[in-house]
Amino acid sequence: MAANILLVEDEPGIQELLKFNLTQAGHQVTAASDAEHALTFLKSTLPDVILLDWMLPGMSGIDLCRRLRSDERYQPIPIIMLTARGEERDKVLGLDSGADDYITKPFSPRELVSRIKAVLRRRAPQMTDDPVEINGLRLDPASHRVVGNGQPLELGPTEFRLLHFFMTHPERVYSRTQLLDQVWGDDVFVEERTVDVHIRRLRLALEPSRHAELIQTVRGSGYRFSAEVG
Amino acid sequence: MAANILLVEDEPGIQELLKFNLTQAGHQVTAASDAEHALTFLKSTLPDVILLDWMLPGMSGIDLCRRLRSDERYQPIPIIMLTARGEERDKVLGLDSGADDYITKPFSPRELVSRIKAVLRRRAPQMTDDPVEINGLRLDPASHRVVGNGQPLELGPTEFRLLHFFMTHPERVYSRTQLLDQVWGDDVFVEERTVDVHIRRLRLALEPSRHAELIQTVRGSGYRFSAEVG
DNA sequence: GCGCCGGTGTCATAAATCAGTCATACTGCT
DNA sequence: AGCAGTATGACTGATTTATGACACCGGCGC
Repeated sequence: MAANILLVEDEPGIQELLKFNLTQAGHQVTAASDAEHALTFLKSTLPDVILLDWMLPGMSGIDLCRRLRSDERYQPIPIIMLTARGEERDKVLGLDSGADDYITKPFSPRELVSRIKAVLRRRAPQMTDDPVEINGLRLDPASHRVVGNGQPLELGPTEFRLLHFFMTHPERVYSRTQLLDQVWGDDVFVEERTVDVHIRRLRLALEPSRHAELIQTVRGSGYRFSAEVG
Repeated sequence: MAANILLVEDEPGIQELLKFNLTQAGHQVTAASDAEHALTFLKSTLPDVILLDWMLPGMSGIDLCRRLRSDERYQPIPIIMLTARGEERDKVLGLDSGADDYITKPFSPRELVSRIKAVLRRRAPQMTDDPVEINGLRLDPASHRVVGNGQPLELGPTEFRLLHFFMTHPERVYSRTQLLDQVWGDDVFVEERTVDVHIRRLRLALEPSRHAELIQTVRGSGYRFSAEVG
């Protein structure tokens, strides 16, 4: 699960407490005390989740949230808003800032951690280590194993990540560029055609259990992982 | 199992009783009558488990628990809260304060001992001295012996701990860093590649009984202990 | 004190595996 | 047929892991 989390919270005590709890839950936490620091940090690093306090000195959490949502680069990052009791939940929701979830103080660390997991599962399923199974093809991130109809399949690191991404995002076409971003990482500079090669390697690896056809070519668009025919 | 236990309990009678029972069960017990004494003790020694009475003079058990949880040094130590009957409502609070378990007075010594064992197992399964056996490979922490298909195997201290960790955490990949943290300890600064060497030594040690293949390399990720093929 | 010894960590090197690129063959579509 | 997009096989440098050797350390007996 181990996610990189940006925590934006001005109150030192709460900041420490949350940082501690999240670290204990296996996450990597960076804390910022206001919107400015948060933005500065975001220029250099993209976290997996952002925890945003509603009340912040200077630019409020809501404003920051809106601003992040309007920037394509930050758009895919899940945001969880931290709100204090008394700030009517409905009101907060009504202001719809584009956050993925809201959580009201006081909350238990346990709840926060599970909300983070939930949000990750929704936005970036390949980050969780839940096993995935489709059509008899099973991939388990924890043990780093792939099994097709009971038969163990061998695949290299990149093919493993590629398959994991596909299995957590089935029935949808991804362009080569999107796959490079998602599976290789945004910062990598690689030929688009390289994707073809790894798709081929993945198909070869899945062939022994007849699962190669789950990887489908969509001419002119990219590739798709699908249990459907065609 | 022999764990070092810090018991924080203000009532002398109960303190004595618990101390006696736990000592009887083979544990090393240190008693503190309040949070201050507990903290003083903790500055010099880190126990394996902390038993914390909910009601304490001065700083309450819950506060102490929170405080301990906010200190990185004490973070990994399991805490069991002792609560009186009728404080049921506070049970949730106790858990949210970061305690690992709670137990309601009055309780039997037997129950307490088994909860301690359970908590240790959860936090650090390799700390208990229950024998582990997988695929004819048997490791007994109590006697510090490893036997493969009836044949005694010789392994050094580090290899023993490594194998113990693996056998208590099978079917899961661990990175070199994780293994260093878990088997060597967080405070050790050792080259990551050192893990490779010990993996090799462990494999050599397991070879005589053909158990070397239980230690599997997952390229790009780390190592895995598994009874499965591949 | 001295040398032996098992245990550890580090390194250099070999071996294994992988990633990315390219040239070329193939495919479907107009 | 011609074109654009894809598949495939081969190649090479790079990365990752395995292995053997070695130096260091603390304990121990002499």
